[in-house]
Amino acid sequence: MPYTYEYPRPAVTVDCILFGFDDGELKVLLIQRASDPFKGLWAFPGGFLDMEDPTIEFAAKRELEEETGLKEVFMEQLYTFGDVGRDPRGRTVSVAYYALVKLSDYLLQAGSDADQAHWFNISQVPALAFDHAKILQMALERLKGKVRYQPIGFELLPQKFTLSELQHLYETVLEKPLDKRNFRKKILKMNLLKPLEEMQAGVAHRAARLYQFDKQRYEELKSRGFNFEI
Amino acid sequence: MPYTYEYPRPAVTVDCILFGFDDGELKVLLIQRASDPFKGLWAFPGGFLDMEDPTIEFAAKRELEEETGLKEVFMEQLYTFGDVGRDPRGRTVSVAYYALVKLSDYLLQAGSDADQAHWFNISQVPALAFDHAKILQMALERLKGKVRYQPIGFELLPQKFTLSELQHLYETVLEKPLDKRNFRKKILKMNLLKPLEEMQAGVAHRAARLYQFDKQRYEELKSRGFNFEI
DNA sequence: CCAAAAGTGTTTCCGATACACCCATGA
DNA sequence: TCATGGGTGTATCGGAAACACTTTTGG
Repeated sequence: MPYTYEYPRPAVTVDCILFGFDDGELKVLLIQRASDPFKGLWAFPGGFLDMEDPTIEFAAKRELEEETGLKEVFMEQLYTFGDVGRDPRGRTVSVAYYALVKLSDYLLQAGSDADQAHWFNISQVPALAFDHAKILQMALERLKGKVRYQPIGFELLPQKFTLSELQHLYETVLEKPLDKRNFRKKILKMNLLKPLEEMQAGVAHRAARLYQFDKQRYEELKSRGFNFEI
Repeated sequence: MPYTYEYPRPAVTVDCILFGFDDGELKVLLIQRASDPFKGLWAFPGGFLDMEDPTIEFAAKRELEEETGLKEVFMEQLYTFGDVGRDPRGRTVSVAYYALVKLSDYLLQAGSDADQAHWFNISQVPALAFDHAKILQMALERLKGKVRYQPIGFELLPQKFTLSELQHLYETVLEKPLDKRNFRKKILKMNLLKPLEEMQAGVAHRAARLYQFDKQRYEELKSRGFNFEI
């Protein structure tokens, strides 16, 4: 069932740069390519935009779910790549999205068809297919820029987290150390974190208090002109 | 000469949101559609991505030149729009770019095939075709956000400009008044403006000093870790 | 001489930064 | 009892914001 057009058309694909955070490390999900081109190299989950996808973002989420089983992740459009030669099979325009997931959730997920999917520490990424190295670099820059002005860091942490975990996340993403007292002062003054009664468990030292990000309150404050900033 | 593919493909287009600044007003260039769909409504300059375009940005610049005669403008990718139904003729993915031009330069340009092109004050934009109203809104937000952290405002002014002109530009884009003394202090302390001997001419009051943006110096400072901020 | 915009400093305030010790817990 | 991270307050500094009058020029 071929499709015919008067003028040539590039293929349109989506790519998902999926970030996670665990063990004090920022991670990215990659899938090893089973076939040429770039067989054996690693690439982001992604695929073709289907005519049935109502939006491009829908396509990105669909692909992500197909390849990893993950649903309802934070996702934003990153950039669209379409240089000649980026795909040896033919002209391809790829709309890239980056997504943030709570790795704690992800570990509960199972049974996707992506047996070749692996999380890599951001500092230990293997050789990538296509122009994905460039895309990853751009995604990291975007994350670094965005995390300071929007409360998206919480998407990478479990529902309940300690202030130290939050601080380490910021230190990792921003690639610079932060002062503990100043960080706590600033983040708590925003009134966006609900302190819980519950304490951290299973650690060989004093247990830390757990907090929860209060999204509702954030929306409330934002509509009153509040600006998140770390 | 038809082109055939195994799976259906969306059309890929580019759109250019072209901003100018004159007479204390932010302006956008629109072209009146000569044919359906949306005949008579206004739209951004744009067109199809050609297989001969080495990059998508090249396509955007090519279209802009074809429709307005303008070359060598500041241009950045804005966002990619691809919702079903945004073009009644069929599934279309549009990569939108926004561009900034010195209107003083533009007035020197002539003889494009865009007799239907007009500059509209941003507060007096007519009904737009497709989803272009949404695109314009997004472009304005991006401009507003970007102008504070990157010295792109100068792209909208003539080579030589007064501090008042610069301030009015910022006030217009940011939609808020700025304090004259504080603004001058801040912008001059950056050492990015070369004061010229030349003074403003043809005004019925005290002539203001002209300045020039020192791009070379900006690159220099940026590489040393300097961050532009208004 | 008047209208219109150019040009110019100081004070106040608040948020950013720097900085070090005691506490609680499990091993 | 010790190793490990949790948790806390203050002083200083620098940039942001507020604020008004004199000067220059052409009409």
